[in-house]
Amino acid sequence: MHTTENQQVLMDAALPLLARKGFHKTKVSDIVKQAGVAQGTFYWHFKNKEAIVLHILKEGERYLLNVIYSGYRKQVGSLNDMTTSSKDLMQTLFSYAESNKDYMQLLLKTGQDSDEKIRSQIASTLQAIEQAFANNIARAQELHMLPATYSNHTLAAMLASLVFGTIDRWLFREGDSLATLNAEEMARQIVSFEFFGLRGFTSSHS
Amino acid sequence: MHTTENQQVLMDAALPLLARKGFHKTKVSDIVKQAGVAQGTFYWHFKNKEAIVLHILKEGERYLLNVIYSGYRKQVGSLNDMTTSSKDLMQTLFSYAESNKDYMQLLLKTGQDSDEKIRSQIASTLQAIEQAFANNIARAQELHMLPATYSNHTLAAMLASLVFGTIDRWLFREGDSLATLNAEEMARQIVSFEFFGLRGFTSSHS
Amino acid sequence: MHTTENQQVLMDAALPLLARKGFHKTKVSDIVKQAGVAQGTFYWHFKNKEAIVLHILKEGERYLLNVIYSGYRKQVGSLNDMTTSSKDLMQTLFSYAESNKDYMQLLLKTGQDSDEKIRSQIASTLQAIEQAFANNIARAQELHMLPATYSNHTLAAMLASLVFGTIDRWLFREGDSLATLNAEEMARQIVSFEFFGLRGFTSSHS
Amino acid sequence: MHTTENQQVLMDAALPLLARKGFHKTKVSDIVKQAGVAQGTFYWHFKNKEAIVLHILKEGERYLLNVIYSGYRKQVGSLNDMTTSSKDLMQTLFSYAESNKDYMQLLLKTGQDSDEKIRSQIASTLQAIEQAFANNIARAQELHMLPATYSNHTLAAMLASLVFGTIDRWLFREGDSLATLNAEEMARQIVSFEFFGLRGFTSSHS
DNA sequence: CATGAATGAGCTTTCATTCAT
DNA sequence: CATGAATGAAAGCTCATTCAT
Repeated sequence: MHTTENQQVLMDAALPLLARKGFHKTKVSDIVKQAGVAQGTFYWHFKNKEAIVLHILKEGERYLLNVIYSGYRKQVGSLNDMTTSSKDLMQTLFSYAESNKDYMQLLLKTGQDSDEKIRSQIASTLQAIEQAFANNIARAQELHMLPATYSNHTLAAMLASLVFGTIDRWLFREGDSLATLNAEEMARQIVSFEFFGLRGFTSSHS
Repeated sequence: MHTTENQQVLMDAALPLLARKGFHKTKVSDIVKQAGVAQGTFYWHFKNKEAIVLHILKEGERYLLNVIYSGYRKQVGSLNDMTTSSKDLMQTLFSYAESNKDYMQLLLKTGQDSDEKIRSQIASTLQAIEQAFANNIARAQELHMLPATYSNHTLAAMLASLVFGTIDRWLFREGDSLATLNAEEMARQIVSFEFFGLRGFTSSHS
Repeated sequence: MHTTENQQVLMDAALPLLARKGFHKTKVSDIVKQAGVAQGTFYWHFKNKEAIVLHILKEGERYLLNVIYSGYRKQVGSLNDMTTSSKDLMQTLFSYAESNKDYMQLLLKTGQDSDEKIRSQIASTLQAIEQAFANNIARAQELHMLPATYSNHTLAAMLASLVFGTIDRWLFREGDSLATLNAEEMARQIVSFEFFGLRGFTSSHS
Repeated sequence: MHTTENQQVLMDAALPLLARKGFHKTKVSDIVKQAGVAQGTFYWHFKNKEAIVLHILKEGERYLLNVIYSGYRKQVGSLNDMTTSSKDLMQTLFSYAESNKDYMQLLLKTGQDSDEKIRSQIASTLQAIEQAFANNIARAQELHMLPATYSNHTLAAMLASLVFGTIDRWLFREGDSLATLNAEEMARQIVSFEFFGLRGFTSSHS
């Protein structure tokens, strides 16, 4: 009991609770009970409740960005159709979301209630993902595959809205029509919508 | 002694607080202080803190759906281009959102933390809006203006993701590139994306 | 139970506890138990534990200074020997101390441990008493009954040391040789020492 | 690994903290941080927090009494004026206080809050000093230089009050009129007050 | 002797809710 | 309907002390 790394044990215990119940309804006593350590142990490893959430979020961001950008860089220099490139990015993201549901839930469903620091850490993670979209769009614009009427940032904002909202429905809305699809299908649909809008959902694209 | 209806006074006081601080961080004592009534008065009008939020949300839903469907029904039977019909719906929605920011914030940014009943009321409001999208899409499919590869509900889900996320960025993200646009421009952009995707953002559409 | 003024009830309960156990060892739970009210009631009337102590100290200062200065003013304009005037002041002070032992204990035996605000409130009360001494000495100096070699403030500081330390021994040191004297005798001794030092303790003065 | 004796290191670290913050506000973690050792090391050298304070107080008492009585004994059998003898004792005491401010602060400003054992150790140290005063007074009474109306203990009690209160003002009250004097001047003033009271502060004595 | 993570009892404080007036 | 003092369960957090290494 003394040999395990309790800091990690606590984070592992906290994430599912935070994802399901949110910040306020997750009590420190819940976390330590789940982790099997004493209440004081929590405060040895983390300054306060806010701290463990920030720690989890930062660690999660590191992993997520690593996944996104390592997948992404492989495509650099490729001459493939942009849809392929974008689909790879989306599929990476959807796969990551699927296998890290709790983290994703924390990211997408933490509301106004939690502390400013937490909200701002979440915002910065989402912003980083949006930046990956913006990068992709910028390259497509350079290659004249997408019109440059609007800045890549504006387009990325709309794309991010679409993606995050769709992930939310896909993973967390019970009974949603998206729930039955797998990550690859989700990516394909998103990219179709991304490039062609609702009209793009023809049999030839789906 | 108060000629105004205190129930309404309390709701008017509560909405901005709830929107800004969220459910848990809005204390009943904050609400009554803002409303200028005593703590006990709150509990004469509302069973508990959850009740006032539900009341606000239900009242808000009534107004919102009324606005959406009265705007929408005017278009029923029209032979206009679907993009026009859809743009009217979007513009109605964006305008409503713009003049009801607090309610919109409550709707879009209430997270996992609040009570189940509240989350489910919010979900049902959002679902109702999504249904309006679905109706529009269904008519377009009937008129063969949109492919029927996917059900109107699936397409509406993606459209709703796009719309809600975009409203969020537009109204609540400081410094976002969307923040400078007005409701009409937002509607135009959304519809463009809706029907043509990123490729639709040509100068001829913007 | 609802009709009594609980703020006073709490203060009355707190003073003896604070006097006997000091700030940290007096728990809020002790106070409310003694007062017979719920824990929350304490925090309705006082912002925190520090606040009740400050309230008690300020109220005590008001009473004490009132007693001292109303006794003192009666002597204004008197041609009596300064020793008489001084003895009246001392006797007033010792009598007050005797009938307000708890308050006096709070004043004299609150140490370095308590909060800065409390220490500074205590210091200011003691300073106010010292000022009464300084006033008396100044008048004696004007009448050339006391040498003006040192400022009245310096002399008052020494006199205050003597008086506060003596009260402490008199009231709170078990087994101290002073414990058997009454307020009038204490005042006489102090004044004797004040004006004549140890050599003044001759049979003719005592 | 540490060549210095950690027990002493801990005591040296603890004294200033205890003097400044008092018993409760000085945390064991503060002490070990200041001392540069681990928390556990503290508990190898001292049974608990109370123990280190008692140890410091006892060691301090040993030094102090040694200083007082070695100075004092030199005067034994002297035929000098009692004021000289007393002044030597006072000067010894004030000098010691001046070069051991932290210890003195612990002695004079530890209030009701700390443990019974600590308070009683402090009381016994102060009592021991008072005994030195009593001895001096007794000899003066034997030589008929001071009246025997009151017991040497009663007179010593008042003298001790004067001395301890004056030291407190001299060393620890910011802005006090005594603060500018040095130990020798303090001793002279105290002895003047001791033997002649306020009237003794003539130019011939100052 | 030394370490530092672990412990848990106990503290202050918060706040939704109740209720006598 | 309105008041606002009273309630008390429950929360976050502290810190002296223990103990395996």
